Amino acid sequence: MAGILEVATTEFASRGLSGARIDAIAAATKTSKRMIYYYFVSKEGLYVAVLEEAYRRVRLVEAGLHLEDLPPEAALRRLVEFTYDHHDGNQDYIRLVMTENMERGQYLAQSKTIQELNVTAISTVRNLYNRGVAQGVFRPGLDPLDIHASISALTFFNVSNQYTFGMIFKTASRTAEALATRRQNIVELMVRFVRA
Amino acid sequence: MAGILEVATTEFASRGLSGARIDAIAAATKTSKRMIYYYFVSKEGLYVAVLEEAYRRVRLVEAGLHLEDLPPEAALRRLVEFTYDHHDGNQDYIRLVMTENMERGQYLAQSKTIQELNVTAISTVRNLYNRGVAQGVFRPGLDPLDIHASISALTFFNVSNQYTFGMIFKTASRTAEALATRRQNIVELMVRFVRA
DNA sequence: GGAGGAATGAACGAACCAGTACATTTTGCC
DNA sequence: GGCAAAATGTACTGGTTCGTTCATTCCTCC
Repeated sequence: MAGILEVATTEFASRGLSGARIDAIAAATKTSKRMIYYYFVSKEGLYVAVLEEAYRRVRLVEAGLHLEDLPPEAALRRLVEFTYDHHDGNQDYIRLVMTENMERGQYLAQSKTIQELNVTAISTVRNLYNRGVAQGVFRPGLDPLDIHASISALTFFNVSNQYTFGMIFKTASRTAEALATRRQNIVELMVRFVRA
Repeated sequence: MAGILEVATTEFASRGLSGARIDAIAAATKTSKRMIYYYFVSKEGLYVAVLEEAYRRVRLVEAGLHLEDLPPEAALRRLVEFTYDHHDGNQDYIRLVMTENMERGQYLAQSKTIQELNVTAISTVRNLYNRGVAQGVFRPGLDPLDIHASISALTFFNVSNQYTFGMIFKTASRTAEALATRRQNIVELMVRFVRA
């Protein structure tokens, strides 16, 4: 059953909800199509399970960061770098989120467990930001949600839109150097935004 | 034939490439399915035509900006605000770009005409940035492509990920006030990034 | 060891959907 | 008016795809 989820994650991430094929998932698993319906009832049921599992994994990894031990600016840098690297290294997750946005979030809305996850992400930013303001290194008056949105936007887009954006320069895009520069610039963008 | 493209744009933007139905497009048009194949050969052919038309429209609107007349920082603000508003007001375009990224850019790659468009977008940024550096108001050493990427990322994500992101705060997201604040913050983010 | 539920295999059904065959009409042009 | 090319209508086809049917095997607990 864990095997089904793994294969289904790849398939849904690769082809989206309507593009994914249950037969293709069944063929790539040790079990059969019959089993998929036995455990997950429908294609949509399997999709929701995949989505939930993907979000759960993200939370797990996020929990491993210990930003409280770092001074505010270093913590912010660390958070942005971490988010950048995570998205870059988990393109299936990015594509699942893209898929769900194409579906207008209707399946995420059905899932109660997922909605808490984003809330913890924002409290991480809030703690960090409040500490910075208290120490006088960050300017006050900003909304942590907005900071979170900017970090997400910059790091997410970098992966999600790589194909259409990469058309600008066919070559030299997505090389190790280009990505490292991009990463540094995103960090700089965020630091300069909050700095007092 | 223009009618077909218009209807097809809505359908592909709404449901993606594999989710879109030729029969649905035909039903919403004054013409028939027979005509769609007569003019566009295949579902993919129609999709490429829709994509090309969408990109063409963006270029047309972009050309209407006259940033040369403004001082660099004001021009940057104007460009960011414009991009923000444009994306916000053309969600079909955003969803088509999302769709094409889910398709890994394979259809965009086939189209010669489209690839030039992004290049002009970047030269707009380059001119603006170079002027700012020359006048000493922008710091040197930045890559215009990177600035363009950041503007795109922040404004694109704001629309593309509205559903999954909106889950954080079910209410009060996407209100006129929230969006205006977000817009202002994105401008501020970019200005602070390039400022000397 | 046996009873009852969980798990599984193989084949099938019915709807759906991209694309076509064939025949017909309309248009532009001399 | 007549001819060729462009445009169109109707009905169909062949393959795909989600989901099911029916029967069988495995596991667990008493």
